[in-house]
Amino acid sequence: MDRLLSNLKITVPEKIYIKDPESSSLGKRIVEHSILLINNIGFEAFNFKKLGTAIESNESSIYRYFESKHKLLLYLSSWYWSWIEYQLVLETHNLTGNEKLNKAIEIVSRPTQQDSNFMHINEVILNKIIINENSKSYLTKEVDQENKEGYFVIYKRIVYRLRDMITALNPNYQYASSLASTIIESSLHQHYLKDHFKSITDCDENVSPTAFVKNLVFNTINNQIA
Amino acid sequence: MDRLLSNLKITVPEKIYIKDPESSSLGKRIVEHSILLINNIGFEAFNFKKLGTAIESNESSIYRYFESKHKLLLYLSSWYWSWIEYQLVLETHNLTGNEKLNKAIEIVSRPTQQDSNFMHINEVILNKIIINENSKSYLTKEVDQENKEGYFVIYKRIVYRLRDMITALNPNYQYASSLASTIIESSLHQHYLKDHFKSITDCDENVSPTAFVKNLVFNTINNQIA
DNA sequence: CAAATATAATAGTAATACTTTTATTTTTGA
DNA sequence: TCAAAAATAAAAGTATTACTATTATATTTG
Repeated sequence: MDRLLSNLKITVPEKIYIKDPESSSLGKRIVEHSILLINNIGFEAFNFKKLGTAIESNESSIYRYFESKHKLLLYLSSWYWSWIEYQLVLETHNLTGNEKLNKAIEIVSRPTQQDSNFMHINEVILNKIIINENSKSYLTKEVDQENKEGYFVIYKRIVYRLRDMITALNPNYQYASSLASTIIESSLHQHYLKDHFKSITDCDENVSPTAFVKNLVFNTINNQIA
Repeated sequence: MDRLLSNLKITVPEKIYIKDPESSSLGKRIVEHSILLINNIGFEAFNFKKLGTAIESNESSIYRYFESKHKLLLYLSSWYWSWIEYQLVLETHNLTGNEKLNKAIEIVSRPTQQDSNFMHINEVILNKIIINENSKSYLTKEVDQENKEGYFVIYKRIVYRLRDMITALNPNYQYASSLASTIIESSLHQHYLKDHFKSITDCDENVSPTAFVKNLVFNTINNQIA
């Protein structure tokens, strides 16, 4: 498994970047430090000038990799979901039924652990960025065009995988896609609430978003009221 | 009821604005046209210069009402949730149990109808803005400070109301707050998906987000697996 | 080692998100 | 009703953003 992982190249839709940041050490530093900087100052205050300073390189060099900070966010989002998808496939392929969906929910909702297979990417911090900034990647006027161009395929594929697990467990449940998309969004949202709006969530140090989502999903699909 | 509604002034936390836009016709025009303009061009492209042109007034005059476009978004969000809360109180006060929660879910998740009691506000378009832009109002670095200043009280109060209805129905259910916040967020999210990501939702012209959320909530709280 | 490629430095641009100043118009209350 | 106060409008200015373009200098590669 470690062998497999180290051979894996997480794939991101090609049109997201101008030059593949994995192809050079500057590219890797751009990605590495963009994660740290966005986490520190937030996506709104983040720009390529500040990132240039952080990596002791020039703004204009970053533009040869990404055409805008929006595209960089799309890259980070796709990378993250691709990494999650890999874990999903790996950790659930030998499971079936309830156990499979149970594990899948864990993977998409658990607090992220550092993965030493990708030296330049801090997955723990990237997960925080996804919690805070992911929805900004699609809540834009350009969403339909960018969706057509395939920028969200990996994210959607994870939802399809969850949907199929739900349907396998209960073929009569009518809202498998909506429930699958809700698993992902509400996991991220509950993590956000526990950090910033404690009074409107039950999640805290003792109660995990995973526990809430599992309870939600299994009660829903196992006990359909006609 | 009409009488009540027309006497009602929707309340927004005072610190959100510099000068109350309800207090002048310019203020009302600012709010009215900000809704139309944000809907047309999106929040990122929206600015006070363009809004000034739209209302045939000056940028600097708008700054006497709102210190930034972010604050204006907070205002629109608070106004919307205050309006929803009013409907919630009015339309559920004589109901109990399942019926009460059922109606409450309808109110927060149904497609918005125009409310003729607020001449200068197009609630149908405002609802679209909430679907597209609401999360940008809190997914910021300033969220904790702004939360302390009370900018999100109305939104949180709606979640409390839903939580209390859930707890009344099933006092043993452990995740009433998380479920309540999920009702709101997933309603908005499913509306967004049906407009932009049809493949990852079951909602469309025939299946409403309301139907999905009702099924989700009642199956969850009525059939708790121990 | 020469050519190609990548990176860095510098400068420039149009737009953004404001602030400030001054002028004009409208409201108000004595 | 008129003078003062308040509101609005116009204009100009500023620092920053989100880039593009140009040129120079390193680095890689065939």
